[in-house]
Amino acid sequence: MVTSRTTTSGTATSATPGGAATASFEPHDHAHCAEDARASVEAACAARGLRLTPARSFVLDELLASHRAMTAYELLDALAAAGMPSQPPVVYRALEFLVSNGFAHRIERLGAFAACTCGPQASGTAHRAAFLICRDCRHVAETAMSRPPRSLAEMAGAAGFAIERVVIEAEGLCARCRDAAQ
Amino acid sequence: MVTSRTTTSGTATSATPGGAATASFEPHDHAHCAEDARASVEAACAARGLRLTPARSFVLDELLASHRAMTAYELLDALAAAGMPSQPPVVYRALEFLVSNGFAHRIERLGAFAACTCGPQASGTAHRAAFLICRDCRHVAETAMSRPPRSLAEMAGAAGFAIERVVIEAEGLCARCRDAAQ
DNA sequence: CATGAACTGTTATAAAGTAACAATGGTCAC
DNA sequence: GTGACCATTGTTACTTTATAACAGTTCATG
Ligand SMILES: [Zn+2]
Ligand SMILES: [Zn+2]
Ligand SMILES: [Zn+2]
Ligand SMILES: [Zn+2]
Repeated sequence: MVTSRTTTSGTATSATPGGAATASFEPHDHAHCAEDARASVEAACAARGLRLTPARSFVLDELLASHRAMTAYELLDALAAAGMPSQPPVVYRALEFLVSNGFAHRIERLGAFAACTCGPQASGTAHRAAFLICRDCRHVAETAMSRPPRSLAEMAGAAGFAIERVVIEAEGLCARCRDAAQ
Repeated sequence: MVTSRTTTSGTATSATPGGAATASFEPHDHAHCAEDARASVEAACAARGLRLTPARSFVLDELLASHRAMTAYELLDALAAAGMPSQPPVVYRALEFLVSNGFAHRIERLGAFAACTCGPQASGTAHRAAFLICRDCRHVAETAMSRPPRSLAEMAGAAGFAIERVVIEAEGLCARCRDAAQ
């Protein structure tokens, strides 16, 4: 679980355990953040009889190294650099494992992947989340989404449409990148 | 503008002009629906000095032929079948024109494109929308989204993140496809 | 007509994702 | 143990999606 340090300003949601509004864009002790996330994935795997094999473990660590969304081929390059097998299916299978078990998310807007920062309470099951995505540095922040926006739910109800998954991704510029652009 | 026929049941949003909750999944006079949409694009182009060139016009008609999201390469095949130039840039340029002017939308989840059904009030400018996407038949329904969901806006505010665009896409099964699957 | 801006035609290539199948390796019934 | 089974791996080949680059054309406007 990410150590969430809410700012003094603004209407930030509180860092209640379980609420999980983590602030990847704000300064934090990331080494600790990554260690905790890794530990919670290991715990979830142990609890559910999942195997965190070398390729899966490597891809997870690579994603946890920052809050930047990475493409499958960036991960593949990292695998190759580490001397591990690096054909596309290797990384897509690892990602399939991580995503389907809720340890990572696919960012549709980028065709890229980011480690989950929801913490242990959500680990082990694919869950709903919404994302803030910086179009410049590709860093990603995640927040839990309880249920589909009302207008969508209403439309679905009227049409007899069964919603199974909702993608919510906000693209923009993070504070750091905005400053860097003067 | 699409002739919106709200069902008698449910909590459907009303078909107020400007509200634009169109029901692509419900039976409607689609020939009329496509003609109207086409006319409103032509009007917007005339009003804003945009050129609806043959390739753009063809791609628009192809998208308007149904509410199914189409990939760039499906459109390319249609161009080829019509004896028009059919290299990838042809269709990507047409789509860039249609999307940036708000006449079509990219469905991120599918890497595909659908004509806009928001009607004339929104035509001519890229606008916010949320989508219902059938994972089976790929038909798409669009509804206007006023502003980002609150939890995202709060998170963005706390982090100093400037949201520029929000992707909201709900994937699931439409009524017809659910019935077809027994 | 000259000029520039927008658009077209074309070649080539990059980036993202999947199908298929033989081989390996744990786990469990017996 | 050992055979059967299932998940996982290694690998080849391929498909789908998207963009770079650049020469040529069209068209409104001065
Ligand atoms: Zn962190
Ligand atoms: Zn940034
Ligand atoms: Zn229609
Ligand atoms: Zn359907």
